[in-house]
Amino acid sequence: MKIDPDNKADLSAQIAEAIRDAIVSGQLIVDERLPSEAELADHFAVSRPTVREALKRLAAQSLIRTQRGAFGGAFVNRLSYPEAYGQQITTSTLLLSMNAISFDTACEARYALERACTPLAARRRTPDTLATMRAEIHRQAQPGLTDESFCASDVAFHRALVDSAGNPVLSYQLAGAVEAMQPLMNMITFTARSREAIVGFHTRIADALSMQDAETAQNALTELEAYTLTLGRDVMAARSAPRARP
Amino acid sequence: MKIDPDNKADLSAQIAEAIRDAIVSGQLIVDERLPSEAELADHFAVSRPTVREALKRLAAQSLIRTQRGAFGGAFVNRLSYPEAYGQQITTSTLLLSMNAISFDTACEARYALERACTPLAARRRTPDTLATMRAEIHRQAQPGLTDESFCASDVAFHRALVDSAGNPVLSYQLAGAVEAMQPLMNMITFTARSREAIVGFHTRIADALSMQDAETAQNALTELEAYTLTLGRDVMAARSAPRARP
DNA sequence: TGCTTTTAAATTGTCAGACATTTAAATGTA
DNA sequence: TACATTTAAATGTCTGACAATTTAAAAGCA
Repeated sequence: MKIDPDNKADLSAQIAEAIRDAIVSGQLIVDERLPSEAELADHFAVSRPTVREALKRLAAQSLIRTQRGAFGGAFVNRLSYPEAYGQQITTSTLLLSMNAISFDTACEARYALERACTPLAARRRTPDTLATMRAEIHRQAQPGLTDESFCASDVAFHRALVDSAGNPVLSYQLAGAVEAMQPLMNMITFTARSREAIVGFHTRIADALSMQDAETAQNALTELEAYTLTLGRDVMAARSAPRARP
Repeated sequence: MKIDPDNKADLSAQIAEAIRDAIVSGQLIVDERLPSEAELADHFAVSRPTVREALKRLAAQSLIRTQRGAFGGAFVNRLSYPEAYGQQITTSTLLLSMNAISFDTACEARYALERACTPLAARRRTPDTLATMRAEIHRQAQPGLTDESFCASDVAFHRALVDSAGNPVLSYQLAGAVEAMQPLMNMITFTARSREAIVGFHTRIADALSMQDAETAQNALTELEAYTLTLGRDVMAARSAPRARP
């Protein structure tokens, strides 16, 4: 069923991989119970702690869930959308924060992906998603809003835009791109003036989607991208040359 | 530095989360060495196996790497693109295989994302990526090719298309969408006739990118999507009603 | 019989201590 | 100096045990 060659490298990793392969290949199906830790230890001829380390690796990827007690054990987990979103966001955030991705590159990717959603969003937008977008726009126009809240609202607006496309796979793929950008966006301290401009773009997008005008929405997104880029560049420039100041 | 409230649930998960938070918040920076397992056990007032389970969880997400020997230990890992690709693909594949995503939905998401890449790809395509695309097209036209090889070549072609955009973040995001579709695409047994049509679409796309004509490439992608959808629907229909056969 | 309570068993979660293995630095030697 | 040897620190693994939890079956009772 699942065997283990006599490699010398990291038994727990090998066991985890063997079980993972059994899951992705369909040998173990959703909600099926794995053998108990003692049985697995016996099967792979290792100790229980080693098996446990392997199981924890799989649990970290949401491939299995464990339940204590009699007739408990480890079960193959149905990967849910929220779990997948979470992993997607964690991975994207780390990738962006650790690899010196330029602001320009991240921006370009994000807006390219969002533009991919607009034709579908224009066709399928519901009163519900439109209301969410309007509500976030209204919030963004409040004068006393903190920078953090403004950014959070910005993310919520763009998520609503993506969700308007009515395709869960697309929403999942975009979650990482939109959420992971937030730390980068937070670096840009929005002045009242730039907030006003952004609210303007958002309004144009919402209006266009409301009228099912994909092209106008796409153009607004493109202009918003250009504007965001200039904001980002200004911040970078001000940071790299903050010489003369009293 | 990193403390642990007196919850009763799964110490190893709590410890993993505490360390993960320290990493994503920047308290622990890339290549920094974590305290030894014994020190961590002491710090969190748990046993070493419990700490080890927590570390294995983090290792499964490529957040840390471990090294044996003196002055070894656990180090904060710089998440590389290949690792991120791998996790992206694993998660996407499981999500698609476990959640009864319709072929239509997956297809729609995939081609929407690919179309998002074409404007950039048309601007930035290099002789190298064009050559890769041509080579895969040539392979796909070989008569003796197995279905598996044809699908693999199809994936390679589309990856080259995505990579042409010259944006690593985009390539990363798309990796999941393209690769995870492969099992679904494999379900469609391509006849010689449909292979010919697909090669035609691919040729049109490559030609258009070569001439930096984004619009034509996008149109070809849209037609390829429509064609793929009809293929998928025919297969589904033939499967759900395979009554009359001698 | 039918319901409630108790008991027992199975399983994961955790601990303690030990040994094996690996690796790099420190030490010794030609 | 250059090379071989020793040593110490750290992870990888094992054994055995106990605690906590959960369910199923057994026991008790009306």
